[in-house]
Amino acid sequence: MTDPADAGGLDRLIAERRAKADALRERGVDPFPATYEGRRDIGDARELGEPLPPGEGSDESLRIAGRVVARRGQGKMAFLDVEDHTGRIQLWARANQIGQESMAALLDLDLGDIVGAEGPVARTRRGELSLDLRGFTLLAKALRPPPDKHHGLKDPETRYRQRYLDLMADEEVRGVFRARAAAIAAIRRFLDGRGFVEVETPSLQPLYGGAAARPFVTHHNALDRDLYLRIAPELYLKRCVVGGLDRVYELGKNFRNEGVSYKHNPEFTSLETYEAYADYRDVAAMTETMVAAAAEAATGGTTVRFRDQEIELAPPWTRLDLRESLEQASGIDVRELPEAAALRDAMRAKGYEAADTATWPQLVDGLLSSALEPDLVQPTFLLDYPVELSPFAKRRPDDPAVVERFEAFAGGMEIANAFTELNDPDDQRARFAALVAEREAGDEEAPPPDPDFLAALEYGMPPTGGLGVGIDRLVMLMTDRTSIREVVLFPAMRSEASDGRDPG
RNA sequence: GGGCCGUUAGCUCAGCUGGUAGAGCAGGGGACUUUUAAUCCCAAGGUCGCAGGUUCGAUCCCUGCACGGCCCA
Repeated sequence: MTDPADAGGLDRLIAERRAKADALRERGVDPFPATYEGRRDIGDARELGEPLPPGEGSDESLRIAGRVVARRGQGKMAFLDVEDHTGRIQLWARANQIGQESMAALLDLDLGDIVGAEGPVARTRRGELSLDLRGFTLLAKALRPPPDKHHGLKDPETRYRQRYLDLMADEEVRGVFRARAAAIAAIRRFLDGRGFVEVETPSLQPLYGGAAARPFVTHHNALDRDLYLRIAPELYLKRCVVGGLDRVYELGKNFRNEGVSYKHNPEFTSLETYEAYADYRDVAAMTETMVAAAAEAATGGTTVRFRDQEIELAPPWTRLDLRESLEQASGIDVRELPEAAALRDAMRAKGYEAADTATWPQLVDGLLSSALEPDLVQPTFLLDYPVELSPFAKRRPDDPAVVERFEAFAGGMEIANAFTELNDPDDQRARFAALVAEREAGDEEAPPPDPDFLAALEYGMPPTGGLGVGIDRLVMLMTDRTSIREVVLFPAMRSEASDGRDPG
């Protein structure tokens, strides 16, 4: 009973694999050797063998390495499929070519093992491009079995908790994260090409701000002070502009202590850019061009399929006035109802949810989310927001109740937020005061005032256009994933159920 | 937060409104020198998410809990 080899299930499978590793060690073979010299990509081997006709092989040997993902045949001949990041190739092994002992060792390999293999590239009589195996080396023994070779890994919980298995089992999933990297790289190229400087500002902040959200709080022992994980880098990036870094951007994680949903993860990736002497209309033009470039890099084109709809990301995007669009969609002119109570009644009369405790800005935001956002499938800029919703945006010169701000939507999601930045320190101080009042009225998401940020503005910040982009949502759009968990490698999960099952 | 659904072998899934569970793949033994989800033979593998309840008897019915998915807020 104590010998796991007598047990069933996973323990037995692990024991069998361990026994093979131990047997190798006894023969003086390290099942986890450090190097494999002279390895080429499988893609290179395939390219080399491409011209070969069936039944012929190349003259020279080469070495490849990868994971054993399939196996066919036994006895005196065997075929093993090996996969690396450039592709898959069949190993064609014959006892009379590699010897009895080597053949026995080859048949001891398990699915999931990492091997190095050497031989000429050859095409079998059936036409399959292969490595005509002359020698191989176990490079890493897999002590646990991989997911099912045909059905892959379906259980969403396991896919997220053990993403390495999901990646291992599903090339398409690997493709999502390659597309993500390509989009981000394209954004960097785009901004670098326009003279933006990439900067890194604090993730651990003494004061948080730049967005409406509850923060994570942590403690620095040596400094003996509480610090907040940033909810946005905005106020630091504007300090950079004050200092003369006229075009800056930061790509990185923000942290918001709120619930998870198909479009919310507590840590998420954002891009923020600030450009001196630009306004929000310049920023809109840059945004549509940049997103199209990212889509091109990630997908090869600017038209993407998302939730069975075609979305054209190439410029120009539709530009709509927020107030007019809201009125058209909901029949409510929020500007005519400047009191929370009146707006709440109007919303309820039209069948929209409106919480008793919601402030006026929260109600407008809620109306936007339910009446307008879901229908904004093609990329759309909503322009000119009420000042109450936008504590860091500059008022329109012709209408001080409205700020120069847009949010960009696509696929029914908000993907970007931008404004002409408020650079009048006195107005900014008044906006902070309004936030304090909102906080006292019960809005826990209203951020606190930041005196040093006000001081920075008092030194003079040029007129500036700023932008924030939700990178995860952008990637969702470009890869047709309907949940943020599909585009974040290791999404936030609850603690696992403690029922004694082995998580790995 | 609410509603619906799910949790059975390492993986993918069956399991007939109650009688102590099956398949394919993977793994083990055997056969096989051109396979492509190789094929054939043999044997093995289970705390049916967890805890209660009802019942002579529960994977199945009921309650609670945990985790997850979808929808709504």
